[in-house]
Amino acid sequence: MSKGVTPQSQDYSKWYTDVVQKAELADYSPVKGCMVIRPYGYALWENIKANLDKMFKETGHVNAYFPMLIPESFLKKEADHVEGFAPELAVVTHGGGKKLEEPLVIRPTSETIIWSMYKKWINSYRDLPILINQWANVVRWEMRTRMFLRTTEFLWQEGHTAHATAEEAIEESHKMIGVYRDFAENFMAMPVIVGTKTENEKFAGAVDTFTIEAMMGDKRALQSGTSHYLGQNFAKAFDVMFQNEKNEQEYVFASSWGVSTRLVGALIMTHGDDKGLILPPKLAPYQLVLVPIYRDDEAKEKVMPYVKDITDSLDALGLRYHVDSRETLSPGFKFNDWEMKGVPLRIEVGPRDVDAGKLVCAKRLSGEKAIITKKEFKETVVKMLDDIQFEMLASKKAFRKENTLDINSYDELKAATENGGFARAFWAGSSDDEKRIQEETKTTVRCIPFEQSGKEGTCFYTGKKTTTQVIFAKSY
RNA sequence: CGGGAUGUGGCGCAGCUCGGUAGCGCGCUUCGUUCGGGACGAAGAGGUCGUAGGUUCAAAUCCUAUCAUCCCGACCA
Repeated sequence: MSKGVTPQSQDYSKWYTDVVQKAELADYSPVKGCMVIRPYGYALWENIKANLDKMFKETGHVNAYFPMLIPESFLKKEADHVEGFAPELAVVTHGGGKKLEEPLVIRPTSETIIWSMYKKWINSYRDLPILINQWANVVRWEMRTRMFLRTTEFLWQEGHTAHATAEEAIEESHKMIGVYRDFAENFMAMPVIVGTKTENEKFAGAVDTFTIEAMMGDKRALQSGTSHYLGQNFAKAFDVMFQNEKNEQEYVFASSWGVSTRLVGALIMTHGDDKGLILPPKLAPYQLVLVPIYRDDEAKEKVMPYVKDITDSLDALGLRYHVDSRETLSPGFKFNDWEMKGVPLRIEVGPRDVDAGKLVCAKRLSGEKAIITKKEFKETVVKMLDDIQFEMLASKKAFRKENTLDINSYDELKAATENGGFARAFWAGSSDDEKRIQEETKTTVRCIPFEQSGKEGTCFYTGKKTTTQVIFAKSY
C-alpha cells in the first residue's frame, strides 16, 4: 500500500487489487475470471449473509434451493431475458460421457427454473404469496472481470416471489430494496441512493428495476443491489396461472431481488484507505484484535492471564475478537497486518500495562491510540464500536455530499462526473439521448431517485420542463 | 474481437540497446540476538529466463512463429 488512493481509476484499481490480496480476502484462481475467496474474505461474506438472512426472515421469507443446471430452452421462454443473458451463458453439452439431447446452461440467475416449479405449486390464490429466497452461486461469462465486483462465478442471494396482485408484487419489490438500503447503511455504513433504473439499465425481463447506488472511494458509482418488479412476464412465459376469488384464471405477479459478493467489493472501496481495509464493526470478522507483548516467558506468564481476563469480558459481551499470539512476529508487524485487514479496534497489552492495570486501545478508523484502564475499556468497548460504526456512515455521507453536484448544462455534467462524482440533474431525455451521453462521456443515469424534490426544472439536455431529477455518474 | 504492454526462483523486478551461459529486493530454511510501530546478523535452499523454431563458436539478450497474462474499449450484480 505504498501508493495513496487517487481518483484516477488506474491507480485506484491497482490499490483495490492490492488490498484484496494483501488483506487475504481473495486470490486469483487457475480459471480465468474466477476467484478464490480466502477464509478471511469468506468470514466477511458470512457475516453479510447472516445479517441479510435474518432480515429476509423477519420480512416473511424462507430459504430453498434450486438446481444449478437449467435446460437451455427455459431461458428462451422469456424474450428479453434470453436476449439479455445469451452472450454470457456457460453451457454444458456433455454428461455421462455422452452428448446431451438438450444442452444445459449453468444458471446466470434462477428465474426460469424457479418459475417452472412455481407452475406446479400454484393453482389457487390460496397458494399465494410465495416468498422464497435462495443462497447460491451463479455464472455469467463476462468479458472483463474484477475481484468481487465482477467475477465469472459469484455467490449471491436471489429472492423470487409470486403474488396474486400487481400491487402486492410491487410492494414486495419496494420492501426488499428498502431492506437492502437498511443493510447498506446500518451494517455496511455505506450510504446509498435508492431509485428506479431507466429503460436502458433495467434487468432483462423486468417491468421495473429498483437499485441502491453507492459512491466508491474514487467517486464512481456502484450498483450494490437490485430489486425487480417482473409483472406477469415470467408467469406468462411459464404459464403460471391461479384461480382468484371470483373463480377466474389469472397470471401470477412476480418480484425478484438480489445482492452478491459484490458487496464485499463495495465495502473495500467505500471505506478503505492507504493502509488497507477499514471494516465496519457490525460486519468485521474480528471486531477487536488483541496483541500481547512480551519478550520472555516471565513476561508472557504475566501478560497472558491479563489478556484472558479481557477476552472473558469480550465473550460476556458477545464480541468477536482474535488474540494474535504468533510468537515469531514483532508487535509492529502485527499492528500493520491487522490495520491492513481492517480490524476496527486493536488492544495492546504488555507488562507495563499489566502493572498499571491499563491497556492500549488503537482505533483503525481514526488512528488514535489511547491508554485506558482495563475497567474503563470493559465499560466502553461496546460504545466505542457503536461510535465507529456511526462515524463511518456519517463520514461517507459527507463524502458523497461533497462530491454530488446539481448541474444545469451538458458542460457542467461533463465537469462534474469526469473524474468521478455524482451529478443531480433534471432529465426528460429519451433512451437514445441517454445512450448518446454514455458514448460521449462514459457517464450513465444511475437511477431516478425515489426521493424527489417535487420542484419543476428544465432538462439540461432537451430543454423540456420536468419534475424528474436523476443521478448521473460513471460506474463500475 | 480492436488498441497498448508484459512474460526471468513463491512474489516484485534488473539484465536485453552493444550476444559470452543469470542477479537484486521481499519471502522461505537453520542458528543466535531481538520483541511497546513492518527487527538484526551469519549461514543456506530455490530459476535450463513463457513455448517452438532460426541465426551464431556461443542466445535471457538478435530474428520468426506461437501461447499466456495484464491494462484500455464493447458486456455487466
